[in-house]
Amino acid sequence: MKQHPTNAADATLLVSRALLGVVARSVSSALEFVTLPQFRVLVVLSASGPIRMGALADRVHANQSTFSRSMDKIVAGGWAERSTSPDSRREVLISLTPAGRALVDEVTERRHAEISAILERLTPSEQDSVRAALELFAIAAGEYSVEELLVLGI
Amino acid sequence: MKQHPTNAADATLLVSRALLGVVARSVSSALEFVTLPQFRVLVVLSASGPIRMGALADRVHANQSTFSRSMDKIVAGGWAERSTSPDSRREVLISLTPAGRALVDEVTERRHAEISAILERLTPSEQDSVRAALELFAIAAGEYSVEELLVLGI
DNA sequence: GGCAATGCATGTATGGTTGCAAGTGTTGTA
DNA sequence: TACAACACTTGCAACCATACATGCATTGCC
Repeated sequence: MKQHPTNAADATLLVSRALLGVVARSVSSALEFVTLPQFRVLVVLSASGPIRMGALADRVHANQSTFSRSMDKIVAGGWAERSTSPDSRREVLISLTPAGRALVDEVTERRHAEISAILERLTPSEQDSVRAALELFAIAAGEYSVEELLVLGI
Repeated sequence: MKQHPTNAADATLLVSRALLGVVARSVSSALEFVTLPQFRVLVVLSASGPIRMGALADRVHANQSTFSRSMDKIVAGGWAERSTSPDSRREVLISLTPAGRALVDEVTERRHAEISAILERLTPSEQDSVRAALELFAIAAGEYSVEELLVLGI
């Protein structure tokens, strides 16, 4: 691993490793309670709010039958709950329980706190330049599909 | 997702998602052939060179018996091979096959190429500031354990 | 009302990972 | 040479994710 990358691509790869470490650490605490596939269901659920079984299965690219049983475990763990849709009695709505929401929030907060802690080691002006540069990078990276992250279970 | 994060932590989180997307895309092609746990064995193997079964199992935090059977599948797939250690006939050395090395290299190259492509959308001076900022961040992030990435299977 | 379509759950089966315990062969040592 | 330690493999067992086909209840439409 280079100490002083000579080009921006090397520097980016270096940072991507550091950031992946942050993500990994933030998620690892949750993995004591749920599996990674289960956690990613909770994350999707957290972003979407209550949602039908079939739609949620589509979001995580899971087979309906597979997903029904996965959800059995998540519900049994107390992280989410089934309820009948007010629209149709054949539709089943899934929603996070307080425990499920807390699990997701804890990971998010841990991630944010750790990144803040790293940045606080820099001077305010350095932080400004980091922020500006990262925004440049994010814009250059442009659109990406959230779906892609699913292969990592994030 | 904010369009214009007001602080550096938000900008960092934004970039971490973009970088995770890059990592996910680069790895997804390999997942047609091996599982994520299997791929991470190949990555460790690629970095370490030929290594004993037990040492490799430790590196990926796997039980010896578990790992022996996982390696059966990796070897059966043609990505790595067993050989008897010249030092001791009870030691088994694992090494990447050309196919295994190619699989890892392909992912690495894809990742590097994609990051380069993103950066090329910026002007040279912008690239400089991105590189400088990322180095600042990497230094601030400081030491981190490569082991942590294992929870993500990377 | 009858019938097809929809939404979900269940039956059955496969493959992967994991762990504990036991077994086989090798090495080092007393 | 006998015995303990070491390195790896195999037996056994469990759990999770996944998929295809099937079954059941509900809904919408003719």
